[in-house]
Amino acid sequence: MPELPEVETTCRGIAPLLSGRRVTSVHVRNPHLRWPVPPALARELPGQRVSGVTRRAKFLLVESPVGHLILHLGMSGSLRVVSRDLAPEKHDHLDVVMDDGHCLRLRDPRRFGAALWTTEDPFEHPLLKYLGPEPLEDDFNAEWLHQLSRRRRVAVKSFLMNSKVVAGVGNIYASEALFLAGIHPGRPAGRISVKRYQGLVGAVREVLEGAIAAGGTTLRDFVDSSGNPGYFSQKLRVYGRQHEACEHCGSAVRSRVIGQRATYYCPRCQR
DNA sequence: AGACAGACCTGTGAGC
DNA sequence: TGCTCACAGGTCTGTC
Repeated sequence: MPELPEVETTCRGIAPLLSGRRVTSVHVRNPHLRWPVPPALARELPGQRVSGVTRRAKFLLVESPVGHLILHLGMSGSLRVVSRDLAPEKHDHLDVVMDDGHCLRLRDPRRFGAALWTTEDPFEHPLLKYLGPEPLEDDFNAEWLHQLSRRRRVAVKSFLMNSKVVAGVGNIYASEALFLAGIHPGRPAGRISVKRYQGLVGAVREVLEGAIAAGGTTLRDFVDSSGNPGYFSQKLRVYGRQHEACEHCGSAVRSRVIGQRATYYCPRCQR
């Protein structure tokens, strides 16, 4: 379930529980994630003290003095901090055990996620190096989108989901932001004005910040081993609501496949 | 260069 | 109850 807001929520949830802790061991039960979990992770991370946890796009970076653990939750991943003695379940592939008796546990049924290890600058890693701006930072703006989209005929929704354009806008929030901005998801990216891109930038921020705020409400349950990792009561306006009435005009929300992904929009409000 | 389709893998729910 | 099928929140890779 992880889109950017959930990854951010996860980051905020685990960061205070990991920071300052020393890693005592790493257990890889199943190394067959999107890429093989490198053996160096279990060799080199133990003994190190975690200096922080940060997010870039949908990647989480667990920082240590000698290297960075790069985590991605894929389509079905989740992270929890639990007692090291809690028995792992079927899809619990990785434990990072800490010196306070807890461990960071990665669960990922579909195994589209990743756990990698780098001793270089993590932002130079091929997975991070070519990412576009963070959607909540200032360098994500209308001028950037407008300039980058000229002469491009790809649907604006696909454009928005391209990680080189902006990092971490996933399928749900692409639909939601385009609805808020009143832009039809199939419109060619190169045929949208700066002014409309200004609206889109604001809409992307609004939906992401709203979802992060909603996610924050479950943070207190984060270490609860029975608790869900925190995906919540976020109200979606069009996603998953085909045939329902648009909240603005009452028209039936439509769904259509764009760029191989389910897309939801109001045919009247979005042009 | 840009735009697509295909790939990875498992779980879930609908329909029969 | 159990089978088959379509579909699912991501993103890299290969091909045209």
